Amino acid sequence: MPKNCNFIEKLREVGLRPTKQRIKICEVLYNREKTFHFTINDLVKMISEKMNEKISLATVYNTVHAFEKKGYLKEISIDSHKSYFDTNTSSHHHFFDEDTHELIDCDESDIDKINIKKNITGKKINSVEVLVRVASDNQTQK
Amino acid sequence: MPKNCNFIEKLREVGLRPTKQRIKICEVLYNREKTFHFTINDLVKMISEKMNEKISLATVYNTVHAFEKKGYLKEISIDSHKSYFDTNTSSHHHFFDEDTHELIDCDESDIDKINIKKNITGKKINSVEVLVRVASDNQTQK
DNA sequence: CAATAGTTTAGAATTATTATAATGTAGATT
DNA sequence: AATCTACATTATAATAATTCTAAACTATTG
Repeated sequence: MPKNCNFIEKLREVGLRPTKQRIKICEVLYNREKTFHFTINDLVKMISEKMNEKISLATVYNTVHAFEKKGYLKEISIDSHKSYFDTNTSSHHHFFDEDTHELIDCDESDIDKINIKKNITGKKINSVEVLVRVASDNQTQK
Repeated sequence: MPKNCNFIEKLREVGLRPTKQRIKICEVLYNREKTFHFTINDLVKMISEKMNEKISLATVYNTVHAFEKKGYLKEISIDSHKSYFDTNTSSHHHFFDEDTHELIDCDESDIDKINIKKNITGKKINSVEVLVRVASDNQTQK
């Protein structure tokens, strides 16, 4: 049974045309046990290595952004130089390893619910996210 | 009394040569009541507009990064496209207005101390920061 | 005040991302 | 099933932010 059918369905549901490329990207991103983090660069590499397909860089950007807009992906800001994406779209916090530049999810139990006492008039809170930067214990970090 | 003397001292203290350009940038950044947030672009504009000086873009980058390394500035990651810096170098949280792209500091009292229950072996926590994204109440936000 | 080590500069190079415009294709319509 | 049309994909060009380079400059040390 082709797993792709799920993706075709899914894409249709949110109003994205199930094209060859989008399905291929879905496979790379979602045909796995755990959610994970990636950059566009990572994704391009995965596609060209794991699968024997070449998808134009522009399409990868378009598709990733389309997915993000529709809630299939979440963008994480850590580093001003790169965009990280997360296939775990639920609201959650992160550890960022400054040595390896690796992102690690926090479980809900890792950090208590955050209570924001201030509110900005006319504005609603879209998200509240914590970033915990960690680094090797025996290293001089900035 | 030339305020610059303070900056010359300060720069010397952390081992940065007090050059004309660094002092000028200090003036723009620290000769003010409140701390503030800026991008490199903002800073370049300020220098060329407010003061009548032209400092090479490369120097502005170098200087800002030198200041950051020495703890005169703090980098804030929000947006993957731009680097924001903060002259408030203490550990604190932020609101980010997604409409105006404006950063707003949180006071300590705005958010309770965050308790991290997880720890990653061999790694120490460098910082714990919260980003609260807000947007206009009556607007469709991504 | 000369030596030198660090700094500034303009411009080129690099990197990440977005725009463009021609070609291709999914899905509806016939 | 052929045709149509709107949306997608593609290669490439363009843009934006940042870093590199190598020559000229300057603050400190002796």
